[in-house]
Amino acid sequence: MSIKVTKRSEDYSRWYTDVVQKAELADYGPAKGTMVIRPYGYAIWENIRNIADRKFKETGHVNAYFPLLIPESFMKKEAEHIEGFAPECAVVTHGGGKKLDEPLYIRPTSETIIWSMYKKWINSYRDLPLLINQWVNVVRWEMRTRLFLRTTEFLWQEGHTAHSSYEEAEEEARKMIEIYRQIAEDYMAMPVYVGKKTDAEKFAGAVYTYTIEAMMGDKKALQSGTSHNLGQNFAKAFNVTFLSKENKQEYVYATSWGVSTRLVGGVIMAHGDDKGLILPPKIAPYQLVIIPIWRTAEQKILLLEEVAKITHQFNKEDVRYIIDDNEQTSPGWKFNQWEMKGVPLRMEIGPKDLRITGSCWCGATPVKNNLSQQRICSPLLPDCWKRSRIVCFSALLNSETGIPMKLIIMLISKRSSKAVAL
RNA sequence: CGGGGCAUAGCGCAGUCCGGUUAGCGCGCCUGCUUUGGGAGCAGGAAGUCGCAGGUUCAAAUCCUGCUGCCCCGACCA
Repeated sequence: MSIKVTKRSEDYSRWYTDVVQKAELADYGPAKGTMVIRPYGYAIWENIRNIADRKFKETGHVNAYFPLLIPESFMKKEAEHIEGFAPECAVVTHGGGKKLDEPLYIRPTSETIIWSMYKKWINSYRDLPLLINQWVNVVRWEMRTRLFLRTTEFLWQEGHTAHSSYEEAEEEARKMIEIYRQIAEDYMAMPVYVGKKTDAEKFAGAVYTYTIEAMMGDKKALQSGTSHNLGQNFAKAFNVTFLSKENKQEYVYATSWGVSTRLVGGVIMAHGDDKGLILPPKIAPYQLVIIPIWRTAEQKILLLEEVAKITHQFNKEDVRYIIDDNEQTSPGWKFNQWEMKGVPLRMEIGPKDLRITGSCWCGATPVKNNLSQQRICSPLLPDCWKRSRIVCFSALLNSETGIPMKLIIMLISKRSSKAVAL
């Protein structure tokens, strides 16, 4: 494997696939268009997922699971829906060695199977609203695939809600696109435009489709999350009605909304540079990499003792860190490797001094700078690592502001006016 | 589905035009010693159904036919 990635200015697409593979985020699966999400890439997805899941639950949603296989007749109940999805569906025709009486669709999305169940569960306005989400895989047979951005199978969440009025459904659809905006901007440092899709572009079966669109490094927009007001389309298709307070039968109003592993592709393109990934601290698998540098065995022991004192504090503060004390690779190799993987901050701790380097994040704006090396103190003197500084350091990594480095430099290295100006 | 490219060691490639020893090179991997603050050095070593199937030939990675897979660029999608 070559050491460097293709420069963005040379070939943006190749740069992207290089970074995905060399940062060990994902690899190609054996079947066409499939992707293996490797542990480092999956950790980013898990962080995004945990943030989203918490926000869904804070807004009253609950998780459930609906089946992967959907009878063909279900798919065909909503005319626009099947028209929109049929060409990109994978269909199971055989099972148990026999041809099936009715083909089973592998879910491209779950509106149909979920609404068939909602029909059983909704009888009166007292059953509403019904606010269910699921974290699952879906399959869409795409012509052209790219890791994370468009793969045959991908991971996502799909929320499916049922309401007693059009206004309430509309409010839900807008509420969820706002949550997606917050996840993109406040956690992934990825600015987005919130907008409504044209009739041609909207989801098949929706009344309105709202999306967040993120701007990538090649100046192309990436649709990064969608929220649909489905009106009564699926309720009518599956005959889901409820008895209102006024004792009248009415069709239920619905929404659905989702974000997928495409978000991981978005964050790569939004921030990465010619040295590899650059990850926002809030979703980075490791927010900090600690690289001890030693010459002798005694130095190594001493250094690791110091590192343990520091990490003891990080454990309390929930800082995600990794100590790279691998003896098989050189410090230089480690620097480049972790830069490829986009770890926000690096702490070099050696016989001479301790340095912190990394990227600067200013809120949702993806302003980033490789900071000049900041010397702090000599780590071989046990008292030099001021406890208060560690507290600041770890608290900043966890702050809601998303601007760890700026403040770290101000607090820790006051003499560097250039860094403060960042 | 159209256009282009590729398939040889784990990865990246050369060799193919013009058939001919034991199929090479770089990185990685294994062993040993020296190293370690920006991708370390030396020495030794392991590793290949040359994408698959036919054909031509004394002889095929190389020529012919068919097939398969993948990547990139376009139209569609989260």
